Amino acid sequence: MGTASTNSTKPAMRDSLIAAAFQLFLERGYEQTTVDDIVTLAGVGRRSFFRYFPSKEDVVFPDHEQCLADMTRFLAASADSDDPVVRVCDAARLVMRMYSENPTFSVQRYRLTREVAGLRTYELSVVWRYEKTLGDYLRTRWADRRDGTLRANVVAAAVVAAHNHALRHWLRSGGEGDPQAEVDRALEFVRATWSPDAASEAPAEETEDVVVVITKRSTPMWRVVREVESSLGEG
Amino acid sequence: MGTASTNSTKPAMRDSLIAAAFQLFLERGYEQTTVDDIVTLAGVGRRSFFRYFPSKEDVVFPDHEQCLADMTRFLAASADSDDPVVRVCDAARLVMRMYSENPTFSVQRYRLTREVAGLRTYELSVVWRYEKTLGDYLRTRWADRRDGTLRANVVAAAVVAAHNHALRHWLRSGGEGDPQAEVDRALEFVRATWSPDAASEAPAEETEDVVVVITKRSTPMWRVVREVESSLGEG
DNA sequence: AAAGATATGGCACTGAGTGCCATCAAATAA
DNA sequence: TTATTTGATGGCACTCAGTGCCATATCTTT
Repeated sequence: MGTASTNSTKPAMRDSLIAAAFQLFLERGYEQTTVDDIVTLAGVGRRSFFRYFPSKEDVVFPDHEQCLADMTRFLAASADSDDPVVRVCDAARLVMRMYSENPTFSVQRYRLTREVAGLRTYELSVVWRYEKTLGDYLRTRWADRRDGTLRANVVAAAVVAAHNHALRHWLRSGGEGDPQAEVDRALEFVRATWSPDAASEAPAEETEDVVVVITKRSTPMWRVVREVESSLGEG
Repeated sequence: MGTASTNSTKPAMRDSLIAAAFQLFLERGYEQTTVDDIVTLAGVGRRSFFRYFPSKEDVVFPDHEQCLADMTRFLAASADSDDPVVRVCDAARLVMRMYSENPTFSVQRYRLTREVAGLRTYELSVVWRYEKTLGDYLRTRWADRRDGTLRANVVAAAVVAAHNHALRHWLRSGGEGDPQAEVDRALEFVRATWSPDAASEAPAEETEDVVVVITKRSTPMWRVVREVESSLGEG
């Protein structure tokens, strides 16, 4: 039982590099810290740094590769009966969960990325990979649908935007409050826009009104929707 | 009349650097071309390159600064009576217009960015600035609205995603077809999702088929839309 | 023509990232 | 136990992007 069940025994050097890097980044700033400084503090060879991190920027985001893999697996494990929009919203929650597991670390990193342009750019590339993963999933789910790829791209972008809205708000607050609740609220906004329904709790078998719509065939669909919605009172 | 009315007499060196850079990028590839190669071909000093372009990547996107400034001005010139969503859609069209003004250049650049990871990342930072510009505008327009900033972020992301969907499709096709029409279609998808109305043009007085829909009041709107669309035959 | 402002070139320097090889440790074969 | 292989690490030299500094050229102003 000495060795952990997961393969978490390996990253001794990796962890010490991350620790040394963040200590220096917070002390003197990212750009004022060289890779040589990091490896000296960590007591390892310079060459080893680039074995564990392809670039200096990668050491700032050590957990995203894992999270991206988790998201990919999560989406691959979804059933056809799942609502695609709900599914990608849940996938986005994985990212928020990763951030909220280490609040202080996340907040420190957030401050770094706000100040350093290069890190902001790097973060964009990370976000882009999440968005692409969600978009790929939606594309396959909506392969038969008209404008499926357009819809997939737009919904993926919206989900990411909503998630980041909640995430950044939480990070700006210094890690106070309930990040899950915030992301739920933001994602619900997106889900309600595109997801069929999700019916919340089933209204059960009450007597229902019947709606009759009469329109010209050429009337654009959005107008029908709008009229019905407003006549029903924004339900 | 010798000097042009615009300040377009200056960029003699800038243009020659762009020309030399792209010639080499297309010949041997981006990463196989050093800045020294570029300045040698252009016949200028190495130091001058970095005066005109902060980094090697910037020479690949020489027109975005101008376009971003145009977009900012365009949004600043909007009236309170404008529909915010329509406005940001129109702003996005400025970007497509810039691309479509130099089809061959845009397509060549697109191929480069597909192959070189560093350029893809750089492009993300450019796209982010457009998205931020749109988001800032929407935020001020919706400052009083409930969840105004969330909505602003999501709509800005959706507009950018729809625009890029059309743009990339056009670029992948090698610059064939009508890029404006494609972006119109994609942006209309977004506008119809969020913008109140815009009323298009009045459908005029032809005889039209009439569609009758009968449904329960609780039936979700998406289901109505879906049924009607499919019954109308994907028109 | 003199003086100043601006654009350009040259040069040396820092620092990220890579390729190559030597070395060391642990696992494995004999 | 000893030899061998394998993988992880360190050291070194190299390329190249990007910067600071200064000299020089070109253009403008007076």
